[in-house]
Amino acid sequence: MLDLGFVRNNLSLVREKMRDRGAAGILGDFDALDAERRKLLSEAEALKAQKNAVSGQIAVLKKQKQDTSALIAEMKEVGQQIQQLDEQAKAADEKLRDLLRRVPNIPHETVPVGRSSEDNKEIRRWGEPRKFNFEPKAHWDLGPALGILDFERAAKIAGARFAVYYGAGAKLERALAQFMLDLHTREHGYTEVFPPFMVNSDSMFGTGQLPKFAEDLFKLEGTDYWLIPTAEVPVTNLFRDEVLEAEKLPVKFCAWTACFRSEAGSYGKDTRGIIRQHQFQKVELVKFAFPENSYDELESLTNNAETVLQRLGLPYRVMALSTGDLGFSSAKTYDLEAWLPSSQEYKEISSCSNFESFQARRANLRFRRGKGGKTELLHTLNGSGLAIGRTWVALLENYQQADGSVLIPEALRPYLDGLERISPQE
RNA sequence: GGAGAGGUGGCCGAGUGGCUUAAGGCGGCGGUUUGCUAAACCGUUGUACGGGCGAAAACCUGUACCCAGGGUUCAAAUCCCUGCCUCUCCGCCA
Repeated sequence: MLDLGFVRNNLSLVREKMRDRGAAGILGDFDALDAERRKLLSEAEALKAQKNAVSGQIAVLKKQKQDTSALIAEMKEVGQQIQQLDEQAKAADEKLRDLLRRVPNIPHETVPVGRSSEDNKEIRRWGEPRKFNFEPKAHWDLGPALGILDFERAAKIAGARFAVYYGAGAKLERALAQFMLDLHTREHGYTEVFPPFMVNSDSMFGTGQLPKFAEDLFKLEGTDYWLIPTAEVPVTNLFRDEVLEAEKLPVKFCAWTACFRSEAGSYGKDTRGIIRQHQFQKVELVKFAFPENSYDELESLTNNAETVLQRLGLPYRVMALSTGDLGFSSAKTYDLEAWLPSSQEYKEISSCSNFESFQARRANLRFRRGKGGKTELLHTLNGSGLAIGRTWVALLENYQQADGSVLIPEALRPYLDGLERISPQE
């Protein structure tokens, strides 16, 4: 959420930034709403001040055994006026707030201006896509052929966009999670967190999923519980309504969780394989940072995620998302895209964002510099480090051999009891 | 699921309708004293949204905030209703 005062004082700038995002009309009649709200507030507060003063007089007069019936009658009337004004003010305030809650973040000045993912800018590449002397298969062929991946039974017990893993496939999923967690906690200074996979509506609001994107989420019927679409939600909300001491910053968490997404609106997209599932696992990196260096933190967070791909020997590129492709809460985002030989393309495997104070304002995440200093809003950042399902896919496809087996990169072998190759299983 | 006890400022903790603009303490900040530190003493203290005020800061001023949302009243931390959360015991359970 943007700051009300900032929007009021920089309205034309904000409108321009929203145009860049492809959300030109989002601010609607902000000025009129804002003016009305302030007018009603002032009127109501003036009457309340009068009422408070007279109520105090009544208390004094009663003590002196004087007649107060005229004053009480008068205040009764004022009370009714206040009630009316309060209702109108509340309605105006709700309208304005509702508007503000649906306005996305302002893109950072370094974000390439563009309409869509077509306009994303490549920042750098790492690794050479391997040359195959045979036709590389897609993971949805490799996995079932190896006996480690099963779509039919997943559809039976759950439905479309689910998968079941067996044997070395299941173990690979687990090994990847552990490998990533170890890397980030041992070498990158993150603290491991294991949060709930369900959260309440307040948390979903805090990170920006609600109120706008409820249809992308799974909700548990008859409750206020939502399945998390990413660990970003529970972890960023850990410090909701808290004030952190500056010495503790930056706070760096990494969390391995399942993630659940309804994928409404992505019908027909990535329908084969495990690229787009209702349930997948992810190791997420989350930072709470000082405002003045949050962009340095974004660079290092992105590097931390890249290290996973480098250790696994998976070629990738880093893309800066354009204004038109940026997520709702993000001011700047780098996507990491891993090379997939079967489709001869780079595919998103991580998304690293700086939200500046956008989430912090919604979730009331603050810090204090030194003792007795003013509280300030934190900057929040997060990025996948990495999406495990998609890493699983990239490994299978990039390390497949002519005979259908899959080599395991060195870095991962300790997590698979030394396994060097996945061969067809019973 | 049943029974009970609770939720008050950064923290502890008083407060059962009106001199409570929330007592007192701790902590923080500023000061006095002091060779330095500590102690003692004095002062001070939160958030949000308005107005003064057509840059910001500071300042002055108003309103709201005692878990949340409603209600009673001229007046609510205090009375009533609903919900949420925490704790204890019982039941069930991994």
